[in-house]
Amino acid sequence: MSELKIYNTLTREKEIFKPLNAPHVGMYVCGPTLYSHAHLGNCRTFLSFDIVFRYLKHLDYKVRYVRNITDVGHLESDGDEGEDKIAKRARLEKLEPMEIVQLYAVDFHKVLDDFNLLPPSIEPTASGHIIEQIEMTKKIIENGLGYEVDGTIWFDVEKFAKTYPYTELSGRKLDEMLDGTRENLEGQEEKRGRLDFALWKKAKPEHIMRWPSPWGEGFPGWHIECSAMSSKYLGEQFDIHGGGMDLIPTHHTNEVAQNVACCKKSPAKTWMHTNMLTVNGQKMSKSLGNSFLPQQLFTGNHPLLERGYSAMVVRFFMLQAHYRSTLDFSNEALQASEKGFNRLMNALGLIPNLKTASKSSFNINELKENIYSALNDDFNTPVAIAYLFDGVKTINSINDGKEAITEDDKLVLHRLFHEIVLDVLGLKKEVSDIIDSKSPALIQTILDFRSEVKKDGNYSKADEIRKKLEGLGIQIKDSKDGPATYTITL
RNA sequence: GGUCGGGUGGCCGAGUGGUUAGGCUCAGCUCUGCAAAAGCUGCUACAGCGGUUCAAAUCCGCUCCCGACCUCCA
Repeated sequence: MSELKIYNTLTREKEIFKPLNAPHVGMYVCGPTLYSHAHLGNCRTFLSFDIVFRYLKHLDYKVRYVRNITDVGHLESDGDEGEDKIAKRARLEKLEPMEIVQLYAVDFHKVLDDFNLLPPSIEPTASGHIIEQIEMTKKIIENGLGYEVDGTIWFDVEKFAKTYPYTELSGRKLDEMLDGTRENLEGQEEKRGRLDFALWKKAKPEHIMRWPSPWGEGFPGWHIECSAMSSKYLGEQFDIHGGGMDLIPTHHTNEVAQNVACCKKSPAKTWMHTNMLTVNGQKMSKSLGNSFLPQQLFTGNHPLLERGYSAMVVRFFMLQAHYRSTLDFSNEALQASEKGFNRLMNALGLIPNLKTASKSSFNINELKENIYSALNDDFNTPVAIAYLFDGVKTINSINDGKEAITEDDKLVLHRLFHEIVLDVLGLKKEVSDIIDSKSPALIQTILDFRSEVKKDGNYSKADEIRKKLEGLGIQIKDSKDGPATYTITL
């Protein structure tokens, strides 16, 4: 069996994964800022890390997965006039900031549950860790890398960069970054350096969310929360830190700087970054107006959608691309995924009823190794799925009597498919609302009636029944001699 | 403008030196009362130009096109 390799943004290489304290693994992922609904692009990132979480657990690691919720401190910009995103939303909607957060937190969890994401081990909030953030800010000041200007604490990037690598993650050159920001100086006179960012912001009189600090009343900056919470729950150094690629140059770069400035240690050994979901080749984002809310996708209520798609189809669709590649969103691609998903799940359902033989006509271990080597290769789900479809073909052929399988191999196959498809990929058979406890008997009654009709030679009536059931998501499969069977396609 | 990444068959999407990726679509066949499902067969692509090599989608150079980041963004 191959070893798990993970692409590390820090080194730009795939590295063999060796936990700092095996079998324990610490993983921190930057969660959402709850000032609006999470769109599909956001979901993709959390789905990618759900696969990481699930696969590491499958490999018997004891994973502590921390994903924060930003409920304060995420500014519109790092400039002096930056306003807290949630505070702004609260002001506009005339609500308490915590009402905004609660509204979108409930929605966020509902959506991730629809997509069958496992909840993280800990989901800490920024507002619940004000003390930790203040303590960290104090240490950074003590170490000479933070300074106060009128109740606001800034991080001195240029001073930090003299001793430590500031641009390690982004791969940028500091000089060029400084050049690039020489303009737009208005409103930032407080800062010493153009790249300096706020650790703590002084609260203006009208600001609702405020806490006392050694520097007066204020609220924390955006980046400090992740530094404070990751080190609190995972220690000063842990295994994996993740997030969307767009966080690399600013948020993650500053996060590393804070940890180093505070504790002299870079927080994470491995940095994982997910790529963007695109629509017609462009990044899905709220500002471009091309974002999809999960609800719109489920119902099909969106100008770019022809109809709705289920959460599992969308999950499968996303897993057919690698997490470090962009993925383009389209009706056609979703339809393709829907059919593929149904084919995979139908094959999964066929396994228990396969007839066994004294000899297998294929090599089950080869299939197993192919699947695991794909997942071990930086969580390459599209390749793993390709191999699963090899398995699907084999399962269907056995079912047709064209291939054979032994009892032992059947157990291996059953376990393999269940563990990979259900546990690791997190896919599940979706049962439509029409299926309740009595439905199977009802459907069977209809099938029996139809076979009577067929026996009488009334094929047009039989076809009519078949067509009506198909409209309800029940697909009939006639067989030559035996009884007809059905599958649920919705 | 700067930095980085990418351009793969009708669509989505793997793949970094030599072997069929895979899914969907399309056409034909088998099966079927007819379908559906399933199986089989076919359609076999790598932006362009040049170079390295026995061998390149894969390495190097140039050109064209697209995207991300540089302001908040998963």
